[in-house]
Amino acid sequence: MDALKLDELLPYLVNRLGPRVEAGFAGPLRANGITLPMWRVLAVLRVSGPMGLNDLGAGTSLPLSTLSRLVGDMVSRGLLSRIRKPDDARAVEVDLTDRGRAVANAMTPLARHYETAMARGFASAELAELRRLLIKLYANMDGIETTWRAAAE
Amino acid sequence: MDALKLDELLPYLVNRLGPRVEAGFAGPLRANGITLPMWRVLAVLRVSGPMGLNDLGAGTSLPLSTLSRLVGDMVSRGLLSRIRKPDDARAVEVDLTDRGRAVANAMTPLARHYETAMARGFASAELAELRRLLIKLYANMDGIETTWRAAAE
DNA sequence: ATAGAATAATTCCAAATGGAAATATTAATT
DNA sequence: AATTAATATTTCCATTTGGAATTATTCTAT
Repeated sequence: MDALKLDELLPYLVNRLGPRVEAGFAGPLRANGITLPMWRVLAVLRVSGPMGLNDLGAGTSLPLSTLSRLVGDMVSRGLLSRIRKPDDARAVEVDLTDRGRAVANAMTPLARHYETAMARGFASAELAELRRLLIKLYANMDGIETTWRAAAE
Repeated sequence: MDALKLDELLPYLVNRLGPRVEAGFAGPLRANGITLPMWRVLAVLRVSGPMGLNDLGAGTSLPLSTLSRLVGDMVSRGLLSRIRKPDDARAVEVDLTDRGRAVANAMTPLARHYETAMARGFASAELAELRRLLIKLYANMDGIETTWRAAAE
């Protein structure tokens, strides 16, 4: 029945960070012609290579309806290619074009800049630990039960 | 020029967590009649007491246009009160109603459930360290330079 | 072989979003 | 005491969003 201090709740601590990071990121990206979800797509593809929409959704944390639209958009901007898989006509393979790769590369210094700025004041051991814990936390959230109900009123 | 491994970038690690947490949270909240931004508002007000929109925006990481609308909505649902400050007619003071507090309280077990689920497999020292680092990281992002530009193409 | 289930992606559309302009009030400056 | 600047909130509106339905294809079981 006690007070549930907010700053101890992991969901709160995690969720308030996202918008703050995005707020800083979105402007510079837009000044360079892309949006934040586009950057996510570019970054994931550059690291992990070509993939279908499901994997891209997992990598970017974007829902499929949003992603399908976004990929179409990026294809028409010349950032991505999207081809039907020869062996499975349901699926597509999305990949960077040369131009997409060039844009992704051009954004790298920005990403590094943010990395550095965010990490300012962290000892390198702290930083390593933070990364490790964030990865573990993410993995940990795979099998969380989502059926729960309480009677308000 | 090197590859910029994604899983080492703090912004990536942080941003992918948000949607995953929200995906799990939104359903149960909706089943109980509120949305996730509403929950944020309720939670912040319960912990920190009545406040104006600016502070509420800082606490919830919601932009003011969204927040103003949302608060109006929640007032008409009977969850919040919103009164002009007597000493400053520009400002308002937003607070929980009894009903708002009751709903917030009813959600507490859900929040705890998530807290526990997310923390599964973490040693309690790890958990404390994670909280500390997340708080530090958040604070660290106050003065990040947002002017940056690169030439793509 | 065929019907039904499962998978991959897309499209639809009602709702949510947030930057920018507008409104209202208070504070600061000349 | 005006005039200008700053602050707090609200409203506007074009864009974005994502759940649900749809389409198309492949897999499974009879």
